[in-house]
Amino acid sequence: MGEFVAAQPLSSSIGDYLKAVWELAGSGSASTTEIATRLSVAPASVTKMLGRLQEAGLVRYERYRGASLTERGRAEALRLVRRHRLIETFLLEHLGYSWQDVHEEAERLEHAVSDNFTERLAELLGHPARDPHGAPIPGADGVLAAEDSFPLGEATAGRWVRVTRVHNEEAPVLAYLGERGIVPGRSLEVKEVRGLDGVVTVEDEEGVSHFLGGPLACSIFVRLLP
Amino acid sequence: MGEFVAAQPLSSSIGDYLKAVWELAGSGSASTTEIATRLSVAPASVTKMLGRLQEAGLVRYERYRGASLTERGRAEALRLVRRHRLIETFLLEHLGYSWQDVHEEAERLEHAVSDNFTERLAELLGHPARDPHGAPIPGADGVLAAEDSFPLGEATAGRWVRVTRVHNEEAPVLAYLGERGIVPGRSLEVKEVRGLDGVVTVEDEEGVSHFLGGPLACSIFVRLLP
DNA sequence: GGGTATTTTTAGCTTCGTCTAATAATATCT
DNA sequence: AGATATTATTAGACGAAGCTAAAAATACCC
Ligand SMILES: [Mn+2]
Ligand SMILES: [Mn+2]
Ligand SMILES: [Mn+2]
Ligand SMILES: [Mn+2]
Repeated sequence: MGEFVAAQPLSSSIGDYLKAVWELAGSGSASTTEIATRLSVAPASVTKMLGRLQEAGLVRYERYRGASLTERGRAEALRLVRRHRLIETFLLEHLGYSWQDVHEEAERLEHAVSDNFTERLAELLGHPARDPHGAPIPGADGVLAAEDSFPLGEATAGRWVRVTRVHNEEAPVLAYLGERGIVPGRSLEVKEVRGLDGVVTVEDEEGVSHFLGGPLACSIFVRLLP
Repeated sequence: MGEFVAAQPLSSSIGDYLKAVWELAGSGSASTTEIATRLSVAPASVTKMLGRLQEAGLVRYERYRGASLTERGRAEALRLVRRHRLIETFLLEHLGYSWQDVHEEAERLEHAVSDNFTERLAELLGHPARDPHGAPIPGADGVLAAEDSFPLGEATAGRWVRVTRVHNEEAPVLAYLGERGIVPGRSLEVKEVRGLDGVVTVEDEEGVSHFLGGPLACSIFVRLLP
């Protein structure tokens, strides 16, 4: 037992599907349309690809019932996520990219670099634990640090929090937050979390107020300060 | 006149064909089998692709007569060559790759990086004029410095020369030369250029002799020292 | 200049990843 | 529960890039 099949590298399409399932499914499963929307692809294309991924043992898939990653699929996805996040860090720190531009470039490069490249890059960067958006970088061994923060949208008024992560990859959103200094590491005082529409009001250390819509506030992860 | 077609990025296959024609054709033209051999692809595949490249205005191609690059094709090829050589330089100088390993990685990365990435990388590297093998790096404007050196196989015995370039991308060959210090920048004394088999004997600054077969000696480019 | 050898092209097939349109299954609502 | 709305799958097609085998063109040789 244990067939040794020549592990030819997976195509970049396959890689992006695996990442999509990983991001969307969490511990559950991802639906056809969710995946289709995420990848800007027709649902029919997703159905077909899930069949192939299942065949390749990367995904568990039951018709009409969504897909989840197998161990191999998860390992593959995390390898890509590691590459992606290390590359983003490199682009920002060494090539002077701005916060909102790193994602697009990393989305292509992640499929072209080798393991060798990835580990040498990690070395050059000093083995960072998080990428520029505060997302944890999986280890070369495939271990991903557990998230210990919570969405700003669920904070309680009156408390000081520190931003740990901005979970959003749309460039205009990142540009907006970046300009205002709402980035990982920043401390904020929660002034109000309005029940009826979820708008959150915060004040930064310079006393500047910011108003954040519900969904946006929920994509900003924070930790309580003492 | 001057149609403005949305310049969608060319596939990596197309890019490699253009580079192959550029390298093989020089100012003349490249034959189907030459290209096929270079790209490790069947001749039939080349014929088909040349048809498409011609259609796209990247290549001039006449059946049974070989192909040469159009201005657009040449510009595209040089853009890739620039990326390739800058990436090789980066891999060696910043990621600690060895001389013989940079080519393979660059061959993939060249298709994944953006112009933005390329120019920022050039900046980081200090706008180098040559890559680790001594090959000139085309400018962002597409200008390529003329080669002013000649093959060691054509040198005259008794002269001192400086290695400017090792025009070979096979890893074992590069490893061999690298170990012996026959790399760009090194000075050598030409001891003998044997007519009958082209073997060249040189001595380096430490007095160590090296014997180089004809083809190998012709892939080492040198300049005369005063 | 005719005959063989080599090179190149054509024809036809394959896989990957995508699409649209039609159909089927599941979910939702009254 | 039945009707309707939503979601997912199937069927069929397509372009890109590759392959093999057969046919055609060109090159070489005496
Ligand atoms: Mn990203
Ligand atoms: Mn990607
Ligand atoms: Mn190279
Ligand atoms: Mn390449």
